[in-house]
Amino acid sequence: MTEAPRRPGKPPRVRLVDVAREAGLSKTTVSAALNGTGRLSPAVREKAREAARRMGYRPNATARQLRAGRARLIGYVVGERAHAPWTFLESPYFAQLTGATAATALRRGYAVVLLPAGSLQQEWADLPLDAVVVADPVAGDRIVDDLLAAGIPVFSDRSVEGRAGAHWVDVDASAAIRGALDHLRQEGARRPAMVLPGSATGFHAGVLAAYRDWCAARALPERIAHTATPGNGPVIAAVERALTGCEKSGRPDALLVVAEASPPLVLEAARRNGYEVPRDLLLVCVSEDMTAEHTRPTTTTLSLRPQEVARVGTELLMAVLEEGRTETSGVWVPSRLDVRESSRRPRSG
Amino acid sequence: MTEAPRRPGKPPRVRLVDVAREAGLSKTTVSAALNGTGRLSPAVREKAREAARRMGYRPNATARQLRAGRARLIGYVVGERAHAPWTFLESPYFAQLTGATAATALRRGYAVVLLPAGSLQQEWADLPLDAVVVADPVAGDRIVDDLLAAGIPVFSDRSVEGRAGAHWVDVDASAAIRGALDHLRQEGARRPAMVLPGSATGFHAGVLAAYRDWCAARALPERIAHTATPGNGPVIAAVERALTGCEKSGRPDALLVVAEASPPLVLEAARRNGYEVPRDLLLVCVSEDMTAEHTRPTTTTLSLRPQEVARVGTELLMAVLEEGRTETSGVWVPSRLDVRESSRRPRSG
DNA sequence: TATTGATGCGGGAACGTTCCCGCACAAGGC
DNA sequence: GCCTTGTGCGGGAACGTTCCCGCATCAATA
Repeated sequence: MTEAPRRPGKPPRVRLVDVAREAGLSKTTVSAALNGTGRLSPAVREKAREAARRMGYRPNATARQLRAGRARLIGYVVGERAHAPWTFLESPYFAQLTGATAATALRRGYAVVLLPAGSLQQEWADLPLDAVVVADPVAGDRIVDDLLAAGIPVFSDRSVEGRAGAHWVDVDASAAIRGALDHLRQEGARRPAMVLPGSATGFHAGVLAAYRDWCAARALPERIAHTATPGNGPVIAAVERALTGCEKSGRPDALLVVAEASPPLVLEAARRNGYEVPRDLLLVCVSEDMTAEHTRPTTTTLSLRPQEVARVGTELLMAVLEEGRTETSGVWVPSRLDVRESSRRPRSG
Repeated sequence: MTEAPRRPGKPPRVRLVDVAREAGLSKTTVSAALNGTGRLSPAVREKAREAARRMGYRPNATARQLRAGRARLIGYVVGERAHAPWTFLESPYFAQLTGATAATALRRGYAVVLLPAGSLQQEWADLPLDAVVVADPVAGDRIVDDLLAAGIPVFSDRSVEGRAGAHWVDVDASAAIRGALDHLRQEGARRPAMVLPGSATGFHAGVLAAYRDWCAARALPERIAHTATPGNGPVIAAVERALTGCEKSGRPDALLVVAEASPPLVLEAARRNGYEVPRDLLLVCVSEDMTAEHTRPTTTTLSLRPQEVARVGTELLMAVLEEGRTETSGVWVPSRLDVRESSRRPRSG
């Protein structure tokens, strides 16, 4: 007689031994039968499978993980915007990065768990994480060091300074900006302005340096407007400052918006300030926002390739996990300029 | 002498017994010391903690889960758009729903794992899921039944027809639409048009019925444009159809866009077709898009409250999990109309 | 008929933790 | 000085798998 369950509402889950007893076999045999391993006669194998099917057996994932020594679970943290946690998904860049990371990992049998920005030990200590992806880590964030100290491999979409166990994928900020500026110049721009976040990430530092070098090499005036905080409001304000600021060096004839903003809002701001795009102003937005294809005129964007970054990065991470290597490694992913109407100077006056 | 590890690259993780041996105690005592349980002298407790700290001990989460009988892990699937998996995060509604779900769950000690739309058994079978949240399930999707058959509690942000083990939170579509239409009428609208997805979700069916009833009760003409697929392009096209279609019943003087689209693009489409908002057309968008606050004029939105839905729903789910009850339960969350300039008729001509 | 080898299946340890006990010892009551 | 009560700690089972073995059985060979 088996013991009757105390709580009628909780049917006790069927285990491997239950199936074994039902089929008149041992748990070893049933395990081998279900996993397709071991040396078993076809008849016994089928008998075990039949019993498992009939009883609705589902293996306990936790027990498997314990035996296997790993959980095939990857943490995912966004380092930026720690002051406003969980808003990152509303940015197209992070939305695509997150989705592509989860999709790629899952294809290789790993699941992705969402972790809050600036999370304490407490938050992930109880999770059996095989690795953690830190998206856009801010310089000097504790979490990267905490994770590495705990022996958990860290992976990032930004170049992480050579710490053992930290791997990364990144886009070449300098090359990307130079490409965009060259395109604008080729279309006739002589006074390209720029809108840039005030944050001190490595990426934005690279963008700033590339812009200055590019202007200096061509003896062109610099015009930079910084945004205090992320979000459409501050970025639009910075766009207006860039377009209407001091007139001494002449009005800008091109604008490169590196901060993430909605392309139609940027276009509207330009119009409001007396610019007709692309006649008076060539516009390029660093953005993954799909609305860029639907504005009038359509908006040229510089894509940082979040999906590609996530795909390449996750594959690299999987390789590191499977092979168990520990030395730091990194990969560069090229950015992509999608030229549309907003940055093409009309040929006829 | 302890065995030397074969692979020099893999330092074997320190276990509870290692700490116990080091401290000259038993694993039972160390476990109690670290967890703050049991009857221990302060001296022994501190000795165990010191040893654990010194050796960098971190408990094995998987072993704990096995002992505890649950993993504190919640799956998260988006049922809609199964044809284009992982794009859901780019929608502000789902981005906010996802973020708020993860944040609320984590506050209660549960982690959220991202699962693909239309996922097979294979994808989640190897995960020790305590429950699964299915966002916006399409009618007749296999996954809900599969999960329930596997004994995994299911939670949804849409009313799930009374299946045992399925819980839900939803917004009242009829009340929301009536509220928006009443507001438009109060501002002077007499011929409100509507843009609606062609999809057959329960929510959209409710919206359609509410609109027809409302128009019929006031003897006002109906004008509905359906969008074939989600995305800004099709929705904008539907907006143009709604505004320029057959002229027999007169041009619409108000527009309620229920399909998710970028508010600035909708405004631009209205302008392109000769409407000045709000003078010629009162506009309300069902949207969570933050850009609505930054358009000129600012855009009135009807919010479906994804963050509130996620918060209430996850709390409900936690309660169900902790108490172990199994009967279906549901909660309604009120929507919210954020009235801005686009739907306020200018007082003076 | 004995010896080998292959085949088919099961016993039991291990993964790392928590928790139910039981045992030793000290202190208190009569 | 004996029985009771309480305190402090440890032994060992259990959670549900997988996997390393070993033990039968049977065919093939010497």
